[in-house]
Amino acid sequence: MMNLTFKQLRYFEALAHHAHFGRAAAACSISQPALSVQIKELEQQLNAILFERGARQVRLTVFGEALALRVRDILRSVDELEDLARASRDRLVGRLRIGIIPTIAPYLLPAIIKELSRTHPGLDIHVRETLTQKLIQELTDGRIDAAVVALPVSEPSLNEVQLLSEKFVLVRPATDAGKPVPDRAALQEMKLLLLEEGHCFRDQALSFCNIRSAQPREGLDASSLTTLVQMVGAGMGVTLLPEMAVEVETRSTEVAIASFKDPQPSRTIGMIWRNTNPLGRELLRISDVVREAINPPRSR
Amino acid sequence: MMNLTFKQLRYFEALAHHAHFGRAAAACSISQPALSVQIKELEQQLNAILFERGARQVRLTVFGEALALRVRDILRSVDELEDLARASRDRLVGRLRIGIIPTIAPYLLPAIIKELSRTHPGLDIHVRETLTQKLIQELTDGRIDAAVVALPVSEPSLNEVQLLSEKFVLVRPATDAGKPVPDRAALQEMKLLLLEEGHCFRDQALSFCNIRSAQPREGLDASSLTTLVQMVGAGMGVTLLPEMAVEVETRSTEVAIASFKDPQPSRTIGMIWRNTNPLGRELLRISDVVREAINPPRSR
DNA sequence: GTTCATCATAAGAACAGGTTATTGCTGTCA
DNA sequence: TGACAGCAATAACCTGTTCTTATGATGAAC
Repeated sequence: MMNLTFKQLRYFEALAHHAHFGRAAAACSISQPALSVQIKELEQQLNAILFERGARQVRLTVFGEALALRVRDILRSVDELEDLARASRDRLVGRLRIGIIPTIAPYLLPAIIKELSRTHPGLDIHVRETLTQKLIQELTDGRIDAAVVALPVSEPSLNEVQLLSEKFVLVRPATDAGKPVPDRAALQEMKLLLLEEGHCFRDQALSFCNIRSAQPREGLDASSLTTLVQMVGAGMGVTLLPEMAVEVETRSTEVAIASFKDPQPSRTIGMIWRNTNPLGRELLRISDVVREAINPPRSR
Repeated sequence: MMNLTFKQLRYFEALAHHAHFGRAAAACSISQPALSVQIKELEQQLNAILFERGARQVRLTVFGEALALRVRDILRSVDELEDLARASRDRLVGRLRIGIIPTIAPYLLPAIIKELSRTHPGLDIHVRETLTQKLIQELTDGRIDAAVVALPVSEPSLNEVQLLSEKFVLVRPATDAGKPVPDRAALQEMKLLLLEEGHCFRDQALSFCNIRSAQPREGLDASSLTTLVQMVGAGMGVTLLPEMAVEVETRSTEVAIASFKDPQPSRTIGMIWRNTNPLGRELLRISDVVREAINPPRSR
């Protein structure tokens, strides 16, 4: 036994409307016998007579009338599917779940969200802030759509685009302001305060100092850059800070900022997403918006 | 360009549910390639990607999710169509529009409706009371489904079944109670009060008296049997009354009832409907119910 | 590197659904 | 009343869709 078909319902609707096989068939752009057969088929499927064929007129039966009401709704719903597809084809709509690491989030997120809301109104933006490794896991699991992290990630299943590069600066107690800037070797001798395990920024800082991450260190790891700066201000040591964080984190704390001499430490921030994600093009545009948001226009 | 298909939506729903082409295909009892092709087809129709094909998992896109919700509703609505058909297959449901002539309605309608309500609960009964000719017109126009009239109607497009036969009795002023019952010839000499033009009962009475309807008569026609009896009670003449009306109409009026000698006048009441009406079987059952309602069981 | 899992593609087979031609019925009109 | 006209059902045939099985491609796991 075959199943109901949209065609049958559309033909049925036409016949209910025209009450005439020939005209209904014409309205459906098919021949009259084709319509007859399909209506008959539909009646057999439903095991009910839908039309009363009089000598000179075709009339809906009581059941046919009841059916016509529902069929109309169904067909309209189907039409709406196509409308829905057409509407969401052009612009990205619906939900965008974006992940971002903690050493970026506080400084870039406001600008990103502001700009995305402007360029993609109606987009439902969800933000997840956690460590790179977790973000990658959530990305591959499909729990988020994209993430802003430090590159490179080097996951073959993930697409990555660069957003910006930024230097790291040295943060030391305000009393050290005048002293010469240490080089990488000198830095190894100083008390370097770092984020706890898992933050990529920790690894980048260690890497700059030529210190292997596995090397045991005393338990002075902080859980945020804010804490790090506070610790420096308290004279507990020195630390590195990405440039974007400087303004926010040193605003109310007495510390001294110094740029390194070449080779300057730095990190590259980028956006990543599953390369299987069919919204790739949209995400690329999203990344452009984000880049625009965080790289202030040159005119200023 | 082809149109959307129910199959595609069902396949889509299955794949959205299983998130696995092979298992979804099995659930649909088709091969995996068939499912792949249909999903691809659906995506082309909607010009949107519905699933993100990862290496090890299939996942709905944002749009796919939005679609899945609507598709589910649509498919459930379609399933309900079949339920609806199945439910209305057995018993007559919905609306029954029944016509009945004025010389029957007051006497039989209460019993008919009572019995129909008992045997066909949930049936929405509409009643139309008017002359036979109008009923026939409305029947062929599809404005009513069946009618209770005096037979024969002799419309080839209408089905008719008998319900009962009943005699006509003579109604004359109470003062005439003892007088001999006139025969047809004597009746012609009396002042015979009749219903107005159009009532079949008028024609039947005239026919009994061998008077041609076209014959001019003074303007004493009444519009209801009640009025006729009142006129007889007032001494304006005599009239005929179908048996079923006797009890109701003479209850509070001083008139004398007399049966005719053979050949007694009578009429046959029947039910008629379009013979193209697919509910013919149901209507036959309805007629049985009606017959049962108006012919009191023999046991009493 | 090999194997496994999984989806896409290809080619042939089966079938649904279309067409035109024809039949059959009914009501209309001369 | 008999020929005709209108209309739906049926028949015969044809075509395009949509299955099936077989095979290819690709990424993940061992």
